[in-house]
Amino acid sequence: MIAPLKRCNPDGAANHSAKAAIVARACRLIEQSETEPSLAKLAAGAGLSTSHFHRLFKSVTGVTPKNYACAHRATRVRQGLARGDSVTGTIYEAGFNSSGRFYEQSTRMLGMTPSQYRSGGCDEDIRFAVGQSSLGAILVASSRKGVASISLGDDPDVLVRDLQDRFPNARLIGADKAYEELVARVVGLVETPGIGLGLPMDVRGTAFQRRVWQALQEIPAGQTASYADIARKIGAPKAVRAVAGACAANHLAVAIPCHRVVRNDGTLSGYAWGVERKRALLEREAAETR
DNA sequence: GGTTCTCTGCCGC
DNA sequence: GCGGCAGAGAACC
Repeated sequence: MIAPLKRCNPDGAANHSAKAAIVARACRLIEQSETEPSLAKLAAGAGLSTSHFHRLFKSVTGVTPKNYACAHRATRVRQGLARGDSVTGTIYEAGFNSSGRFYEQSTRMLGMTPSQYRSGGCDEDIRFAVGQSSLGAILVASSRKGVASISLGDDPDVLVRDLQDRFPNARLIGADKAYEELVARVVGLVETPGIGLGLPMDVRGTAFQRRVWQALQEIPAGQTASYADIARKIGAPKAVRAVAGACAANHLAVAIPCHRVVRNDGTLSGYAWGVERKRALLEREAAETR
């Protein structure tokens, strides 16, 4: 079921931009502070109560102030490490007050240890293989933590090049017999999407992207949802564009079923691996569940 | 393990 | 639209 869109009136628009300005100010405050400002401090800066400010912030950005601050801190860590700064220096620069706390979170935040990240993931092994499915070439790649990438395309070489671009300094290990079996399993998922992957996944994204991807996995095969439906489901009804962005950032074709997200009017909208593949997957799922 | 903070739901103005 | 309170849970020390 799709709720009718609310019509904007000029007052509403002005009101909305005033809210956006308050939240934007709070975002700048978070970004410019040495240490993470408390919710009370942010609310006071906005001239609102903590509870109301919290709700307002989440309605505009789609994430809580705490989440926003965490994401910003993670960005600072990535930038620091990418510049080649020392791990310890970067930790304190980014506002972590103890290295223990940082290491506790770093693997989740970076997908690897800080020193591995600093060297461009060069200590990371990525196993991969290319197979053929009814939708064309399919590339599956895994880190030690699980399946990290599933992509579809016409040309296997292009898929491999894209993988290299995504993991520029990792060791890419191809053509391994045991791994081919895993690829066969993913091909099976493409042919019969309803069965589910049933394999550990190494999902790398921001907190917000993960929430969106989790919501996508909860759409049953044979059904579709709109971007607005997903935004509502994750508790951020206004973050429709951000949801679309998160869908586009998905690297796990079919396993994270972003193909089940369509426009409000039911038309298909875009698909990173080609709209025709999206159409084929949806038709397949509809037939499966009939 | 206790304390503080965040987050959400609910209610009243 | 907003404030405030309560309670659960996470984060911190």
